[in-house]
Amino acid sequence: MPELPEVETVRRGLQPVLEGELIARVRLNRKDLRFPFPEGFVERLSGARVEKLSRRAKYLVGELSTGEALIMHLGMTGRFLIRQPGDAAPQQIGEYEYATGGGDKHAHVIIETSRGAEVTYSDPRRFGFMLLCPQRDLEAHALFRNLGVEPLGDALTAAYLASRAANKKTDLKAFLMDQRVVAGLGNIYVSEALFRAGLKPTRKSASLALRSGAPSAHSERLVPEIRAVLMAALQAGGSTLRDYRHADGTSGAFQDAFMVYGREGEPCLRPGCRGTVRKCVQAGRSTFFCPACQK
DNA sequence: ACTGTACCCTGTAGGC
DNA sequence: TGCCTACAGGGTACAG
Repeated sequence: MPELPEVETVRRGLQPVLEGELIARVRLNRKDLRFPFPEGFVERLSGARVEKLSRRAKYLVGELSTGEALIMHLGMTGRFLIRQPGDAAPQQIGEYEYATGGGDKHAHVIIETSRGAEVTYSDPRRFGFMLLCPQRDLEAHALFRNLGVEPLGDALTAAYLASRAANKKTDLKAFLMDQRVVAGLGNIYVSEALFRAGLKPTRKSASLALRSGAPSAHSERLVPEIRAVLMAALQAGGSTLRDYRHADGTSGAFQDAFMVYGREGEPCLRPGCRGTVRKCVQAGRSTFFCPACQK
């Protein structure tokens, strides 16, 4: 699931457990996820202090006292569980809960801190991964160097979108999904942001480009809606599909606020609109929109 | 250089 | 109940 709000929610859940703490032990239950674990992964983590846990796009980055950075990506189904000393069962802080019964056969990485907290990474589909990279090389890393702007940062402006949209032949959906343009949006929040902005996902992204030297009205409309939907989702603790739970046992709640995502055939929720939410497939992914509100 | 498709992997939902 | 198919929030490799 994890788009920016969910990854950030996970980061906030992990931060108090990992930040400033020593990694005492690491266990791997397999040798790869999407990619093989780095050479000497366990040894390079063991004994390191996690100085800082940050997020860039949909990546979590642990800055280690060894000078290396631990890069983590949740893929589609990655989640973290935390067990504090004395806890009977681990508490989930993010992502899918496939009904795995008692034992979690997808618990691929277990990190134990010197205080005895246990952080487990579980990921049924194994599209997630963990890599190590020297901190000073992070920005130049293949995964990071082409990333676009953070949507909640100052760099996302109507003028920026307009300039990136110029001469593009893709449609709006693909344009906003492209991590090289805006880093952190995914399938759900692109649908939601375009709905809020009243823009049809199949519209050409070039319609955002500069008009007589100024960003188009569409571009001006889109930027605040992208921010608003992400902020609202963060506020709600992210979205939950299936039985997602936070460390404190509460759920992310933003899925209840979806205006279009997953609502094919249901009435449009914009007051006064009599439209019906439609689904189409773009670039192999489902897109939801209201044909009446989105032009 | 760009754009669309196939694919990585497992689990679930829904039709029959 | 089982079997089958389609689909799932990610990103990448490749063909055109």
